[in-house]
Amino acid sequence: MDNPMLDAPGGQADESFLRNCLFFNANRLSRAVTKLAEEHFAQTGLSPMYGYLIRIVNGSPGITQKLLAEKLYITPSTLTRFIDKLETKKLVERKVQGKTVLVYPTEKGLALENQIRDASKSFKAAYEELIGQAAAVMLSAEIEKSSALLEEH
Amino acid sequence: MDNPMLDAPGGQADESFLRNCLFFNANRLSRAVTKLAEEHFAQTGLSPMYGYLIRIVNGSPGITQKLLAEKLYITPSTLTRFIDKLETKKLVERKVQGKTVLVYPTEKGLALENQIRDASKSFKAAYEELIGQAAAVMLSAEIEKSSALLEEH
DNA sequence: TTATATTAGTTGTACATACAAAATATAAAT
DNA sequence: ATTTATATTTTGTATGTACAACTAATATAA
Repeated sequence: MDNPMLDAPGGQADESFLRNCLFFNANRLSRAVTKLAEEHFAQTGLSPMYGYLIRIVNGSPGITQKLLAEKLYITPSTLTRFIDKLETKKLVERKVQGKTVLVYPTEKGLALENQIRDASKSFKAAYEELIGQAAAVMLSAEIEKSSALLEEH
Repeated sequence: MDNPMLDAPGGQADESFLRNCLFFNANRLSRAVTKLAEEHFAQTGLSPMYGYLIRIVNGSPGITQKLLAEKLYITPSTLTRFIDKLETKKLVERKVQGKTVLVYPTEKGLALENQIRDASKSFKAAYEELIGQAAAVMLSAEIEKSSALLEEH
């Protein structure tokens, strides 16, 4: 009747609580995958999140900030900061319309589209190579499903 | 032979590149699960990461910072900041030994252990309720496996 | 045994992100 | 038509996290 909560001899403590914890694993994955993505997006001069933001704006000219924040699952205040930066770099453009803000592509932003797609592709190829294509597809799908469930409180 | 890259009528753009992207999903999950974890850890006065850190230190008194950072999959510089904060709150204690630093529990840190465990348990119960126990176990395991693969470059 | 390399930790700086409160604009209710 | 409520965005502030450069200590090599 041994108690796994007590340290084993030699200072080996039981740390299964870490390996079994979704908080811990989710953040670990997020750091690992973000690092890889940043390497592949480096050529675009953008971090991956900004790349995806531009792609959405290019594909939905005039989208509101509210909708953008929802699509990206970030808060409106975070999105404001992102758009600030991209506007400074002339990669997107704001048009205020009453109480909402519409976001439009710019020449420069549209011109980056292909580079961003290439970065996405090589990033995807890289992680599929590392963890296997089937595992990658499954993992994304499972994560998406669970995220949706967690978000409804 | 329609091209999914073009906007559909009505301004509906194809955004499958987001849903299929592991970067995007991993970060979405991380935000959702961190938020839930923070709610459950609020009673301890700590964020979840600090809670786990204290648990490790309590269970492995005198552990080096290097090893702690490895166990948590964070960089040494980040760990330095964490230990700084916990030391200020008298929840752990540093002892310099040559070029390494050993981290020890304190009375106050040990006294928090049960509260931290309770928070972990209720957090775990909460996410298992939301996404299902089997799914949760599977997800953690798959994420751990993939993280390990991504970390080896 | 002095010079050089390696290792552990810290510090400066930067970025992503959130929350709460404020600002602004529209919509609803009296 | 004025007041009140609601919705969108912004701003102030705080936290987690990383990288690069630095410091200090040990280990290796000459």
